[in-house]
Amino acid sequence: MNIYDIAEKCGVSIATVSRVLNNNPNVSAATRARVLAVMEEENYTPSALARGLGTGSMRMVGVLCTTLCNPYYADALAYVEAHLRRRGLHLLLRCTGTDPQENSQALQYMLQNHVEAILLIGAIPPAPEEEPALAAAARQVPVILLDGDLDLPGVYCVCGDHKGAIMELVGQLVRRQRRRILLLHDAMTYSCRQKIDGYTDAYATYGLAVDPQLIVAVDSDLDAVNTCIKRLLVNRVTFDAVIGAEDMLALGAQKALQRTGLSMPIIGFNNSLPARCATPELTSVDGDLEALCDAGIRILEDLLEQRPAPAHTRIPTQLVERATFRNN
Amino acid sequence: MNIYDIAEKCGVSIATVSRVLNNNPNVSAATRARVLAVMEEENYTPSALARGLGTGSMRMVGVLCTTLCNPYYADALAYVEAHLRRRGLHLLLRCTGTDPQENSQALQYMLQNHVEAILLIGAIPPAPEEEPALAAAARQVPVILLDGDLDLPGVYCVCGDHKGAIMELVGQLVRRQRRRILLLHDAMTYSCRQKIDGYTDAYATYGLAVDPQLIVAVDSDLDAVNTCIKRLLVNRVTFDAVIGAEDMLALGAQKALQRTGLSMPIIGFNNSLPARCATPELTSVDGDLEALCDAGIRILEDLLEQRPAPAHTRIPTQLVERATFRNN
DNA sequence: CTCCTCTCTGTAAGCCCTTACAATTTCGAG
DNA sequence: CTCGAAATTGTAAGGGCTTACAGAGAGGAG
Repeated sequence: MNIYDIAEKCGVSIATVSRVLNNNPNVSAATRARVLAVMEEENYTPSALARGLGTGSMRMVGVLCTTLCNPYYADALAYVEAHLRRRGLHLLLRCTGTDPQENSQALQYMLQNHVEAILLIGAIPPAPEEEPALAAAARQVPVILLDGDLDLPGVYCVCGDHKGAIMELVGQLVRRQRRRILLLHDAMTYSCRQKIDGYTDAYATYGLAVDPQLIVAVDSDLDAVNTCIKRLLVNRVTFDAVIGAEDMLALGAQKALQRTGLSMPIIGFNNSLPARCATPELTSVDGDLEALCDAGIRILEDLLEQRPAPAHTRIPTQLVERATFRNN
Repeated sequence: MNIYDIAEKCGVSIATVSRVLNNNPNVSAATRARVLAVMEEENYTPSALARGLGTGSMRMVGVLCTTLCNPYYADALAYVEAHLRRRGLHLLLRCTGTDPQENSQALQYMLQNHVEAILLIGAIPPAPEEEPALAAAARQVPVILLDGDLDLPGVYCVCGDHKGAIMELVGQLVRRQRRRILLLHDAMTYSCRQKIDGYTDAYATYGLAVDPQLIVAVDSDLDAVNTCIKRLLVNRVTFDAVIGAEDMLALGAQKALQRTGLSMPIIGFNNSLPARCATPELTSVDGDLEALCDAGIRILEDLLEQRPAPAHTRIPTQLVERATFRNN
């Protein structure tokens, strides 16, 4: 059932049917009604492909997400999706994980599908291999990076100020005489890399030496963290505070330390639901996901309307102090 | 830059270029190399639209997700996405929330885009308004419903045995002399409806009357649950155990009860991360998300290959007993 | 009654590929 | 050297829609 069939059944030309389809006013009310009736009756579904080919636009946005298993990103996707939907834009989704090749492929795929723009949620740290692909994509459509930062023309970045947050945090802990702060991270996203930078910078600021044993990569999994903490303790690696680059890491540490009877300040990132569910409740740095997404969406809108947009937007973070902050 | 340009630059016909594009063996090695070189050089991106129009297939699956804010569904989406990607299928995403009209629109949209199949994650309870749309969609492409159950020809359902789980659970509690079990639910998904059914059926089985005051709809939000529990206590509604249709509901109850000093068995559903983060750790019914998704994917594969598939699949659940189960 | 304008409709040329079929070239066997 | 099969390439007809442009009909002004 295509536009020709409908046209024939109505005794009009395909142009008229097309006009009805597109709410073009140059159709008499009578004709429009007749065409609509036939469409209804025949259960006609116009092909978005053919329309896209004709107009050159699929009204679609490509979203590349690092991983949906991180609820922070899942929430970002949900937020973005809701906005796009209201805006009449559709969403082509692809998760990329940590494989840079996968990333380039995904970009390629999005371009092949005539997306209006590409949104990256939580990028891998700028892997040199994929920058060309990203730059190439940016030359064709607006590219927006949420929770990452990159210096590429045409790539618009929105990122929480994780580095500032962790510097401030380390400062507070140092002032409370914490000198050996354990930093757990999962070595995946750009923002994670930024946290490590902030940590080392802060140590430098206070004239302290960073003990590399205190910067530990571990999976965001309670058991993995537990094992990791135990190993540290067995190896006599001492620490007097813990920062988790993700709440889940901090929570894992909290559990592990509870078992050993140790108590110290524990701080996570993202202010996720589990942080509030823990007992004692976990202190966490809130990245203001909504502000982050809103900024990204705003940029998207601006670029789609050919308006200028800032290449780098920094979203302030906020420390949500809860019970685990004052631990001794 | 289209296939004609490439053909011209290579001094071959578009058919040859197309053959190269499709890895058709009927191209001499020399020609293939030349064409590939030009493509590379020109940074040529074939239009997936035009290819789709030509072949009648976009190699795309439509996924309608009730909400991504429920991490359970986000995980399901992640799992499904990974599989589809490996399989070379692309993913058109749309969240539908609770609005049935939105649901029909989304189905319509998927069909317009020539998806190979439609996957619904966590359906609204069978709203009469949307059944026709679903049935119509099912007539055109395979429709698979994850975490829901429906009796419509062409709709293949995979659902956890939530009803059985809650019946068993209520049974255990009743045997431990719990007669007033509070059931918190968020009144959204099919599986939630099923839990309510299981609850009332179990009560009937044990010859107990259900107190409607004990079946409470509340948002999956810690504060909302807290308010809700407090209101119940103020109104002297007594209960001696709590089941949350989602972990978050159970956790909210746990927090609220901890503040009042009350202690009783608390059980959630989904065995999510927050359940393990809580102290004491929350007992939860594990829906075996992986098995659920695997079954759905299996059915998808079968239907795409024209093989028969079961219309209804029931995934067994498992109670993961943790500290909150034995509370008194 | 004529002419012009405005409204409505139709024609046909894209959009960018795929693919059946025809045509050409190549090669080895006889 | 000739011929047929095999390998390679080209031609052209879709696929389902949009849209610029042309054409027809209706209605009003003069």
